[in-house]
Amino acid sequence: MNDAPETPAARDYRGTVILPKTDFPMRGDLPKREPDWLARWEKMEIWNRIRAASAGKPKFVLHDGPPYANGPLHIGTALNKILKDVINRAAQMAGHDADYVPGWDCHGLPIEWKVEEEYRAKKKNKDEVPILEFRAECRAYAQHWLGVQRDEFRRLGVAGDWAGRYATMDFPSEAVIAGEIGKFLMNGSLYRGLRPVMWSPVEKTALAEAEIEYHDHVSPTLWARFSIVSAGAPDLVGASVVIWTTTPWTIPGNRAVAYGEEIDYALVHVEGVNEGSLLRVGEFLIVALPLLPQFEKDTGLGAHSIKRVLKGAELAGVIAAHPLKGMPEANAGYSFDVPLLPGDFVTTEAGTGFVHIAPGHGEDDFILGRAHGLPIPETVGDDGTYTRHAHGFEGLHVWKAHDAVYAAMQALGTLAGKGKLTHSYPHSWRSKKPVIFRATPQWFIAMDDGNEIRRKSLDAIAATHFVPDIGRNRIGSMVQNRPDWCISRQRAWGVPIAVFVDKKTGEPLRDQAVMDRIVAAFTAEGADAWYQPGAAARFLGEGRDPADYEQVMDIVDVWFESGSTHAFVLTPERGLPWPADLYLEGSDQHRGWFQSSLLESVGTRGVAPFKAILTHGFVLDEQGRKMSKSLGNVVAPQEVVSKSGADILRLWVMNTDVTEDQRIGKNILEQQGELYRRIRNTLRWLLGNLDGFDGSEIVPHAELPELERWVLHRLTELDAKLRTAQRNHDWTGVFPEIHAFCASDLSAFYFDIRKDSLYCDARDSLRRRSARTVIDQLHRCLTTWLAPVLVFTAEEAWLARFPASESVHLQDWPVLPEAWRDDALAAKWERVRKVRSQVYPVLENLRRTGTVGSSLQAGVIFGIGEEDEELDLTEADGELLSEEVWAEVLIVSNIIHVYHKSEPSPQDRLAVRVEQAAGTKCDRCWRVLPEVGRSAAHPTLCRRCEAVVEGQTS
RNA sequence: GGGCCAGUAGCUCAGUUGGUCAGAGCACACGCUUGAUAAGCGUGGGGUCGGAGGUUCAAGUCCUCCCUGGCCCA
Repeated sequence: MNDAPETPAARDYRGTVILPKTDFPMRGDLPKREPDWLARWEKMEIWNRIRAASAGKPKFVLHDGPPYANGPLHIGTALNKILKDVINRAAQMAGHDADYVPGWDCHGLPIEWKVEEEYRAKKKNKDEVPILEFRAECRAYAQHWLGVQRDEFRRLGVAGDWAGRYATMDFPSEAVIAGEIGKFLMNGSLYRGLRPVMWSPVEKTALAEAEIEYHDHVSPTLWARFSIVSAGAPDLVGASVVIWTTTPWTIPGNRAVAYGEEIDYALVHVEGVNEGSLLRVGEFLIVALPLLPQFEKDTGLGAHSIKRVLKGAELAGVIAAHPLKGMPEANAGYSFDVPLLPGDFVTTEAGTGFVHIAPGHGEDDFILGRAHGLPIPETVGDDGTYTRHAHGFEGLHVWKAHDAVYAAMQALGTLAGKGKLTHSYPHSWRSKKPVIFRATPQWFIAMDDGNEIRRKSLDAIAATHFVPDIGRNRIGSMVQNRPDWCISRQRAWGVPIAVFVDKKTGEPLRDQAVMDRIVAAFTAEGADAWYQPGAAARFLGEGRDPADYEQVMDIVDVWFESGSTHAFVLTPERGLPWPADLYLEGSDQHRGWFQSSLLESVGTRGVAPFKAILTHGFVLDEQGRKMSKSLGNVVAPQEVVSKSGADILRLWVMNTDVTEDQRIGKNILEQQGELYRRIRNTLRWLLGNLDGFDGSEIVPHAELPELERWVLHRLTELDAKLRTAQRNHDWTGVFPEIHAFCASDLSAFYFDIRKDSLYCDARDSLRRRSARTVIDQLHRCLTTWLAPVLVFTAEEAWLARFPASESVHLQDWPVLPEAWRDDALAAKWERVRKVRSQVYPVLENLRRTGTVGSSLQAGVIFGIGEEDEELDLTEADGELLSEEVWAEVLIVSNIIHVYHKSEPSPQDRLAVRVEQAAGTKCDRCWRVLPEVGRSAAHPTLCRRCEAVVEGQTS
């Protein structure tokens, strides 16, 4: 059978094909290899190198908002820091000197609380521990977590001056914070006042609004009669105004009842009551007319008649009796008059249309009481128990008081009803226990005194650049409406409000020399100096008797501390300019750090400490729900880093719209992994095809084929997007676009087309050199563009090419030649790609029949439209390229223009036919050509390959 | 309960001032390739653009209400 032994064995040309060659691995193996890069950067002191190399460049300073040094990093904190890092690195590579000093917030209740918990576990009582010892333990606790978080941030690839990091508990920081308080003391905005604040009886401290969270809470409710003792209208005397409250424990603190002047009230005669009702037949009650139906249900009011309806205004001057008047245990403690007063906060939404006023236990109550000269009794102590001013209830805890109040009032006949209500109620964010409103002496910073902090702050907001712009409204409306800033806390771990108060006058001592001594001492010894024996004498100085002064032992609100970070970080000593170019935090910080920084800076310097504010949203789970331990949907950054790598997490940040809330979870991270692999393989292919490349083969731009010039044009488009994003700090969509460029423009189009040339053309052919010229630029652009985000992968891809270079992070983004931009060419090639996208379905049809497999087995015939071969294209589209270039672009073995009309017009519809290519498959380049077989020397090669092979061997 | 923001294919996102805007990538299915191969290429199926009304010749794109989620506040 085998009678053709003369046929020479088919030669294997595989070795003559120039295949990609690189050591850059296909898989990143990031969790394992990222730490090696970190070690390398640390060893070469890359941060200092970058700083030195950037000397003299324009500064860019993103001032770090300090995370709280308590516990491991959350995904939200990771997002925030990664975003900051990308923005810093991008500014750096765009030509700035982007110095960055990370910092930590170290003082405050949560840490104190943790240390106290440790005490409780050991059955120790915190109050018996000397304060300096306690503060030292808090400091050690914060120091520990600062170290943990610093390591976690660094593992994420975040670059910064870690050695020079700031902390609010550093001695110089504590000194500056005390000094900033001193500025408010000296300029008069700091004052002490008695007013109701959110108070946690558990932690025994006032709480800031940011330390409050709302949860459902079951409150006992109470309806109380306030019997009218004097009124203008005789029919009101003896009738009872009825109030409703969800805080029965505030009844001992009651000093008035508020009504709405425009509300219609009904004078009701009770003629029947339901079983169990505390109402009495025959009595007269006054309640708001619109609320009467609800009142009937709530209190069991039966038959009744409305004697008359009166406007609230008629109640002016009416005097009622306190519902506890006559309580035997109270020793006539409630025998004072209770006036009825108009209040514009009274509504008919719920209750009875009357609001009982306890000036020490509510904001409205306090303001109304102050306006009418009511006393502010301190009926509740630090621990939530009644003081002796709550006559008859002393020692009872307010959360257990309602039964006693019910009982006392029932005995006196003033209890009109009781019940329970589940409603949203403020709780402490630490203990999760409900808080109370309680009047205590506190230190405040005035918003509207001569210093005009509110007005100046609103001016500063108007002058600030917000990304997104809606942030301006958010912080603006908050500053517009906020009350004076309560900065005192009755705790131990923090910077003391280092102020003395003259016992005779009650005025704070305003003496700059005293302040200077305090700041100097804090700088050297830390704020502990305030707590040392003899501190008062030391700071008051000669000529003052410490016995004449009260040394304030409150500490300052931590928001004031973090609001002061600009004062001790953006300093000439650190070489950082003031104000900062950018503050960047989650959108919740409109209420927090952005605002405290603004108020602090405006109060001491008159202007904002930032030029721009960028906010990001919150991280949610894949269903868009908040992460919580109970839902089990928490994604830990540490886990992502150890399983997927920091570059994956960083890519996730850049592939989402950070101005909105963003989602993360298993599926989303897997998707990021896929996107990463595509980018990585793009880099790998570039590197593989640059093997042995040196500058000598570069082809001048004007001599490049159109396809190459089109790629360079695309680079200019991406470059413009990147630089716009850098300038505006808005990266939304940029990375999806870079990915799409790698996937669609490069991998599926340019690479696929140029593989034939790169693998099979002669090494020195113009076409191949042109492709390598462009691939060189692609590598330089992509690695440097990716560097701020994929900090590890970009370094790997850069050094794989330039092993003698030190780091991609020492590079700037390349400045691309203007000549690369060619909009006309781009428009033409957009048409080319449209043709390609319409030809391929036709080719796919042929493939489905099994006639062809590889597209190189096919030939394409362009003609004038006929029936079902018509495409949404014109004959002019078919003429965009030569037949030869069309074959390259479509990756088929040949293309022929065949015209069915003798005089085709460019407007004619283009038709396409795909057929099996005629000829034989070239053994080297796999194209199917008629010429294959005609060479005696290389019967299995096409002419191009024959020439290449001959050229190689000679 | 109030204010603000968001809701486009399973996922991440594009969709200027209302008029081929119903798209891209990923995922999925099928096929090709086996010279980027734990890769690469192609084709395809998926969305009543959160829901309901309204304005308009024409609405993801404007208005109203509602639902869901988030942030801030009470």
